[in-house]
Order: sequence, then structure tokens, then C-alpha cells
Amino acid sequence: MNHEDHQEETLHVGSGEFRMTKQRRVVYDVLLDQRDHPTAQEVYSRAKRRMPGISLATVYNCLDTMAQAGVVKQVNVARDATRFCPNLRPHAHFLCARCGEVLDVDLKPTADATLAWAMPEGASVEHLEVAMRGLCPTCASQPAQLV
Amino acid sequence: MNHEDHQEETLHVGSGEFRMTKQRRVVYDVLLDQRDHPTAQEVYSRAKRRMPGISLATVYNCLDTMAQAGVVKQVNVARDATRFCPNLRPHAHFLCARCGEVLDVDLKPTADATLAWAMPEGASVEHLEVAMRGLCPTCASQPAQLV
DNA sequence: ATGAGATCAAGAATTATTCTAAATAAGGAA
DNA sequence: TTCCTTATTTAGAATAATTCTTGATCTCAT
Ligand SMILES: [Mn+2]
Ligand SMILES: [Mn+2]
Ligand SMILES: [Zn+2]
Ligand SMILES: [Zn+2]
Repeated sequence: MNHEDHQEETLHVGSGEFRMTKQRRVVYDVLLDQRDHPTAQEVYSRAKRRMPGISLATVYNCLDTMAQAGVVKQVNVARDATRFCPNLRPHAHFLCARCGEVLDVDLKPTADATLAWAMPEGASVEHLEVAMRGLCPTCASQPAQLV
Repeated sequence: MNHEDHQEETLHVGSGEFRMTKQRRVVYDVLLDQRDHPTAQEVYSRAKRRMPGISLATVYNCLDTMAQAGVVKQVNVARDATRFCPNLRPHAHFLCARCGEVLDVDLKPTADATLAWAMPEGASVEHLEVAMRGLCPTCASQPAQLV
């Protein structure tokens, strides 16, 4: 008794498959628990609280593995460091110029995001990434910049 | 006679203004002459052919100045180096996964690119950047990967 | 011509990310 | 179990894009 359970589940998700190791579990939970689109560095900070020995390289590896497998999404907003997101619905990202928050913006139920664009005839779109910048509802309702 | 004309025009465009110096002229012409969304490094290579003494730092400075002034646009596609584009119309960018070409995709005349998205109530969008990945018309019509 | 401020140039510094190589852990077969 | 093969983790070096620093040079208006 008291033998540790070293059984790891193998997940088959999206395109790839991967083993859900302890480190990957921690990294994934970090993303699930606070959905604010952290960078790899930020994920590393949070992961260390749960697993002090985890390394930054491993965090990068885990994020990359899960991105490959389609379990998390990489989010590129402007030139900043890549952010990560466990929201698998088709969605865009909104960066608030004032408070820095990154919000998910869902695709409307029946909408087609490419419809507004004059796609070249014969092109096939595999992937679409939309980044918006502006003022989030909270900041937009604020009086003015007191700074 | 034979006195060089050192008069520089001051351009007022978009948000800012700036002097059109020799270096900035060269950098801008590079963008106008080949509209393939080159990176800063690529702009530097091309600029050196016209002005051998120009420095990479200056190319970065020029691109930044003109981007600030709104004369050129910075284009972020995936994690690659920033690309630059003198097309001021509202447009998206399409990266061909096969040949690497970056194409402009115009916004349809009356279309609103945010329409497909369920924007949070009260948010104001100042800026929107759309990056698409897929196969360009040429590559899409190709038989199959012979590699 | 002169002085203030803008611009340029060279190289150092920064930062995110990837790579390398060695140690460790996991899963399967015997 | 024990042994073997392979996947994963780790620390640190390497890379690459970009920014910063500093001094030289240029421009424009006196
Ligand atoms: Mn998201
Ligand atoms: Mn363009
Ligand atoms: Zn905000
Ligand atoms: Zn192509």
C-alpha cells in the first residue's frame, strides 16, 4: 500500500497525442485556473508555486507540446512575448491599451470571420488570428487618464 | 552650380510628422518598390544596394519613425520578425504555408471586420490586426507536395 | 558662421526563445 | 521484479530580433 500511482494517462486531442506528465498537468492547470493569457515566464512563476523544481525549459516544452497537440493556443498580440490560452473555441483577443488585460472575444455563433475580407480567388485559409487593441469596458467607462 | 540640393521636405502624415531624410527616403522606396512585406533585415539588405553606408540601426530607426507617423505599417505574422508594409488601406495579411509569400487582403468596401466577433459591451476598438495562414492561390492549385 | 536639436552609426545590451547534452523517469518485455 | 528503449526533464549555452547608449554628423533657423 502507499505505492505512488505513476500511471499517466495518454491524451488524444486534436491533431496530436501526448502523455499527461506531472509537469504538463501543472502547466495545464495553471492555464485553466487563471485565464488571463499568461506568458511562458508567467506560467513558469505560477507553476513553481505548485512544483518548485520545475524548470523554465520544461514550461516551454510543455506549452509547446500542448500547443502542438491542440490543447492550448498560442496567442500573439503585437510584439509581446507569446501568451497561452486553454480556450479552444474560435475566438479573437482584445488587449486593453490602458490596463493591459487580454480578453477573449468569441466568434459569433454563425459568423464567418473571413467574410469581411476580399480573399484572393483560390486561396484556402487554414488558420486565422485576430488581435484587437483598444479600451476594455472597464477602462472605457473610466473618467479620463488621471495620470 | 553643382551644389547639392539638401532641402528636405517635412511630411505631415497621419498622427505624426517627420523629415524625409536621405535614409528614410531609401528605406521608404525599398518598401514601395517591392511590396512583399520584408523584415527589417531584408529592408537593410535592399537599402544597402542603394546606400551602402546605411546602418541596420538606422533602418530600424527609419522604420520605427515611419510606423509612428503612420506612413508604413508593422505586420506581425506568427512569431516571425516584424515585416513592413507601405499599404495604408485597411487590410489583413495572408501567409502562404507553402511558399512563404505574404499577401495583402483588402477589407471589403463596406464591411466591418469586428462584426463577426461578440465584442464585450462597452469596449472600444482602436486597432485590429488579422493574420491568416493557408495556401495561396498558386500553391493551392499545385498538384501535391512533391517533397 | 553658430548653436540647438534631430538624425545617424556602431556596437553593447536585452529578452524571448531555441538548442544541446546529460540526467531522470516511464512503459514494456522477459 | 529487472533490463532495455524511449520520452521527458533540466540547466545552461546559443541564437536572433530588437532596443539602448553614446558620440559623430547633419539641418535648420538665427
Ligand atoms: Mn484566448
Ligand atoms: Mn500589407
Ligand atoms: Zn482595461
Ligand atoms: Zn504559396
